[in-house]
Amino acid sequence: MPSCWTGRIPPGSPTRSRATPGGRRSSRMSDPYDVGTDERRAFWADAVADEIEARDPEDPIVIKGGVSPSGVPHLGHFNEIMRGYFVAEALRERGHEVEQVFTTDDRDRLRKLPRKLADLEWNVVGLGEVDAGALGRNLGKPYTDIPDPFGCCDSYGAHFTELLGRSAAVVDVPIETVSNTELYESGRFDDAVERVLAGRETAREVLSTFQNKVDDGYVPFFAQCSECGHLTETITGVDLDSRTVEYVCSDVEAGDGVIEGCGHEGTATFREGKLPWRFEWPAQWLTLGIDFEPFGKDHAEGSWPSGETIARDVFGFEPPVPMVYEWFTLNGDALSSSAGNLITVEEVLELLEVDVIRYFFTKNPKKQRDFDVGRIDRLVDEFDRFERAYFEGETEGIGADEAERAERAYPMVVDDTGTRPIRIPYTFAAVLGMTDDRDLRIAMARRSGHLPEDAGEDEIDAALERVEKARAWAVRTDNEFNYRLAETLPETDFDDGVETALEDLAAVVEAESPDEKALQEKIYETARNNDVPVGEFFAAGYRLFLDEPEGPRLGPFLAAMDDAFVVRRLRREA
RNA sequence: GGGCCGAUAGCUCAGUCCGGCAGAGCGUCUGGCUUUUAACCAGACGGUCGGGGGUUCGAAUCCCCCUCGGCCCGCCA
Repeated sequence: MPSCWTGRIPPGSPTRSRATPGGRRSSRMSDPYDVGTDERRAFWADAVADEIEARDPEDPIVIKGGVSPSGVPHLGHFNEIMRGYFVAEALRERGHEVEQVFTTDDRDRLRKLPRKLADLEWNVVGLGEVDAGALGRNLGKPYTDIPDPFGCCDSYGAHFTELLGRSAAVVDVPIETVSNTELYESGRFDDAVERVLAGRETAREVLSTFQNKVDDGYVPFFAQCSECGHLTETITGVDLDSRTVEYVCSDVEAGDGVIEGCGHEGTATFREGKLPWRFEWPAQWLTLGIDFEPFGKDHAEGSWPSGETIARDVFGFEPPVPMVYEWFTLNGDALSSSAGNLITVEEVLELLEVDVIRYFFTKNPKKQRDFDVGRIDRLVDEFDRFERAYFEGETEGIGADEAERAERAYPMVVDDTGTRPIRIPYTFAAVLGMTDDRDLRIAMARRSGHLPEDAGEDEIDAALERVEKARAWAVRTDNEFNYRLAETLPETDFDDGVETALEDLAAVVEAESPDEKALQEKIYETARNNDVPVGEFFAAGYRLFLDEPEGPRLGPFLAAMDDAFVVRRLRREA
């Protein structure tokens, strides 16, 4: 006969206790914050790799991350990709074969409408710009059963999974994406589901020590209604032999509201539904053979302790090595898709080189950090120092620890450590962004000593890539580096003294073509000779060339430009 | 209310697991330079290591209490 469950707790089982995180923690339970701290390591990923190696896992070692494809992927999701990546690389360096997989939890149900969406070109749009009604009618269904609001992918889930995949691709991290829906539909999850349902009394008992509202009727499976497509929690029977469950499609509480069920009574296979998250997570570990998984601090106190226990006591396997990472903030506030405080990977890449983004995630995962767009220059400076620490080792201003960390982490950050790239300081690159003239940029960079005379064309191109980023940053934040060479003659209103001085200066440039230092001197000299206050004369120069009251050091700036143009502009001819 | 993580120079952060001189970069100030304005060089200034107590010859580091920020302890993921 079909296995029928009863709500009776077997004698001798632990009494149900209030679900406090620390309450059940026994010697078997691990502290995901405390991973990999047995030996001092300069780079955290090596400490984690030590712990994984200590388990003596079989190759390939499998590292997992995962996320629900519910909305616009943003920089925060990179933790899931990059933290695992550095551990993978540390293990590869030690000769292991490592696979990095990324589960997309696309069988989760859509519970509320996202406020923002993004098309495949990363254009972020509001809900009003798509067919919100169509989405609203699909609340309660798995993401993979909801049409793509942009009409370009197979489903809502597929759309945002595609964006996640593209995010990983742009930072050049090789990741295999695994669809949860696919795991169910293909039958790969069948055994895991069967183990949960066969041991559902144990499952219930274990879960109840972590969650309060697990009652005797609880069955750890959601069936998808064959009539309306919603996932329902009301399971009325389980048949292990035929691998099916009986269900009633009932109402589901979701956030503030209730998603109504259609009342249909039916039968679903193990492939037509899903496990609740607390069981699904360990099921993924088991099915995919996961050895290591980093996760956000939100999972540290709830999901992890239950997942770890469920792995051992329900499934009977040893859970992966865990690691908690702290969240970071964006411009001082929590990242939030719904509140609109987000920055997409695409946007970040307009401002930063890929290497710098990757570097950002080499920092200690246990510290909360702010990604401050206004101070990106500081992050890039830090990266340049990190690079210097790799190439120069322990040296003046760079300590042994810092050098060791760079020695380990830098090769995992960049493509190629063979040649040291030319790096123009970020704020100076922003200044170079004042002109689109490549030759002028090169001339200015050379004269400032940031571009060696013997640099090859490829090296120069690589170095100048930063100019576009820094320019975009200066424009986006409209900061003090947001200069722009005035293409046409600005409107001016100079007095006679200034006009005479400008003419004198034009004559000097025309006759002597002074270098930057000489020109700087000449500017002062010319102002003095004409009894023009120095500040006023500089202001005239900035007005003429930038149409701004202030600007960069004028001598080097003008010296770098074409003399004929400088003369014409000083004479206000063009 | 209970638990977990964090707090170190004005700013950004190393150092905390394993107790042993309080560190770096940036910023500021001074000079290099008859020179307001990117960069560069030299030097100086800068500290109640969030606060209090304890252990110790010795505490940023270990223990206890407290403050602040974040997270978890409903559902969901």
